Amino acid sequence: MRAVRYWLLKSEPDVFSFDDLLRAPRRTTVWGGVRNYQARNYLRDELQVGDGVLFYHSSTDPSGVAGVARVVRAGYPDPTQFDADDPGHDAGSKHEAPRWFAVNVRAEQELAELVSLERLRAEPRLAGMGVLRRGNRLSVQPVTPAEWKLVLALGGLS
DNA sequence: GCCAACGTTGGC
DNA sequence: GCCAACGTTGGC
Repeated sequence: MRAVRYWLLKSEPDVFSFDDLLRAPRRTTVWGGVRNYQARNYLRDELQVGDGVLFYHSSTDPSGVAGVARVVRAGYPDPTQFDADDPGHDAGSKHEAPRWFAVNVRAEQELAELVSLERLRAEPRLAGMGVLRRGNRLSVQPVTPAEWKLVLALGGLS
């Protein structure tokens, strides 16, 4: 069995916050609507059940990691691509060859303290994190086990 | 296949 | 609101 991996998933809290996830039925949501091929590849091929998720709040003040979640369903075709009324509708995507994928994630624990972007930047051992790179836009990013552990510690989780 | 125009993301 | 980064689109 493959080792657990770790990921950072971005969400705009005005749209869907970690708090929303905590309040969702079974504290679980479909993580979809992603229309970027690199992120799609991660969702389709890499995220597996049991993988850890850093839930990152973007486009807010302060931005940062708000909580920890877990992948509870691996990649499957994102239903919104087939929904003509959905903003993520993709007329070019066929059921037999879906273009876009989603996973399900379940909230595990809110960080005692939000780990802000500023705080992440201040930690030299986190300098390699994708979310710190200028111009970074990828909404699904891999995180190393060491980064995962450190972010949780900064957030007040042991 | 090149590349300019355009749209989106997201920090500041 | 600004603008850098960068993915996508479409003319050629």
